[in-house]
Amino acid sequence: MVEDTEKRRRAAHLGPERRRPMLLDAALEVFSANGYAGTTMQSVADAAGVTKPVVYDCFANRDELLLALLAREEQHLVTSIVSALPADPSIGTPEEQVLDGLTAFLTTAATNPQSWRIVFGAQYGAAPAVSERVRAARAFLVEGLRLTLLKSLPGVTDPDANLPVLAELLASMTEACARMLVVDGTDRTPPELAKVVSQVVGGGFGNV
Amino acid sequence: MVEDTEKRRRAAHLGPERRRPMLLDAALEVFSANGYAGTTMQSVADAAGVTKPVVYDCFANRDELLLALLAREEQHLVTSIVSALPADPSIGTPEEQVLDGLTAFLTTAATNPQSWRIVFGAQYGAAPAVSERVRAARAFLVEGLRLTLLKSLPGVTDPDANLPVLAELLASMTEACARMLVVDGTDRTPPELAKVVSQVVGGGFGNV
DNA sequence: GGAATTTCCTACGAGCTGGTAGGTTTGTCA
DNA sequence: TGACAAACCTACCAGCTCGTAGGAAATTCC
Repeated sequence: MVEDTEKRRRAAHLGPERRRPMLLDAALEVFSANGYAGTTMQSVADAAGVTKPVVYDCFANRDELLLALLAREEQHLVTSIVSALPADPSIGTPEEQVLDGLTAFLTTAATNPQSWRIVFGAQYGAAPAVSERVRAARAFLVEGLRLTLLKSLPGVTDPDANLPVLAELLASMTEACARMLVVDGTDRTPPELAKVVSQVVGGGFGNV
Repeated sequence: MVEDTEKRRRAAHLGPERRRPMLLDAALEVFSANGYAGTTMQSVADAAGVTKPVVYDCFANRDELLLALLAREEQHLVTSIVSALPADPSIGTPEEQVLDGLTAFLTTAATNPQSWRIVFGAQYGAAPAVSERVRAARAFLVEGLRLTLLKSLPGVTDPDANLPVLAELLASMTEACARMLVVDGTDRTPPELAKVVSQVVGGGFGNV
């Protein structure tokens, strides 16, 4: 995509330290377009305007590149979610807190679609190490939701029994909304979707 | 896995017509163990105790093999779901009908984990044609759920606005339960999970 | 200005994949 | 029994991937 007829210019003399973030940017771009299987060292090098050995000077192998990318984007998402949350989390009813959390999460997903994709979009088709890391990131989120839910439903009759299932259902609904926003391109806004989910939770989870 | 020290015996003289289902069985096995990327023509041939050209005598190329497998397993799932549904679908309250549908779906998923995996477990990492086919199968299910929901909530205030979102949420919860059964290995039974989801739907979806 | 070092590039090897050509075995049918 | 066709196998090619060796350019430091 850079230049076809003429030979590409020699890349700037930056060194691994400054080159690494640029390679991660390129990898994110390639991944968004082609998924895990299509994210080869060659394609990342091309996207960064560099040759393959340069990539290997910055990352030992393909798995390390993908893990580094995953870690950076996961951190990016977490930071964004935290900064979108209200300053004082103890304000409001439990249901409002759930709404706040969902809104923060979905807003983050909608405004960082590429980061979202790599963490939630494609755990299959990756190497075992990467795939495991993705599962861990998702489990981290589900655990957070479980804790929120625990506060939101203090008087539930049989907490041990169904709470994990409910937390998983909430997580899956949240992911579904994020998918609508990022992949399918719905016309709803993140707060609208968050409201729908929180209403379902408020009305339905007490029933169980 | 067949024989390492001694040379494998020549395979039986069956011909493409009788060989095809055996190859699909082998492909399903390989896919369950290694996913789309790991389902190579060589590995399928090995699993079937046959050489690669035999596979190419039955399927023109890799995509056709995967599409044929997908079609067979999708049909398998549909047949199983239909046969698990009650004979007369007009009996019972709408909420009971939702419960029946969910139970049928989840029971099918739990008893046909390999078929479920290939249709719902890994749309990413596959060739575009295959990936598109998987999306179509899922859309087919979501549409069915949307119709069920439409009957179940006749007096909803603003049907056009939120019904697609609710249908998507229901589908994602159903998939989450199936994933718990097939992938994570929960101790809940399909009817138990179906009941939880139907209660959430009954209590929460009217709220929206 | 010139040497030393850092950084990048060209070129290559091993291994695996989809896919094919052509010979060999097995079964059929006269 | 013997010819013929159907089915299978060995051996191979092109292409792509990861990953590496060693040489050319840019920078730094004296």
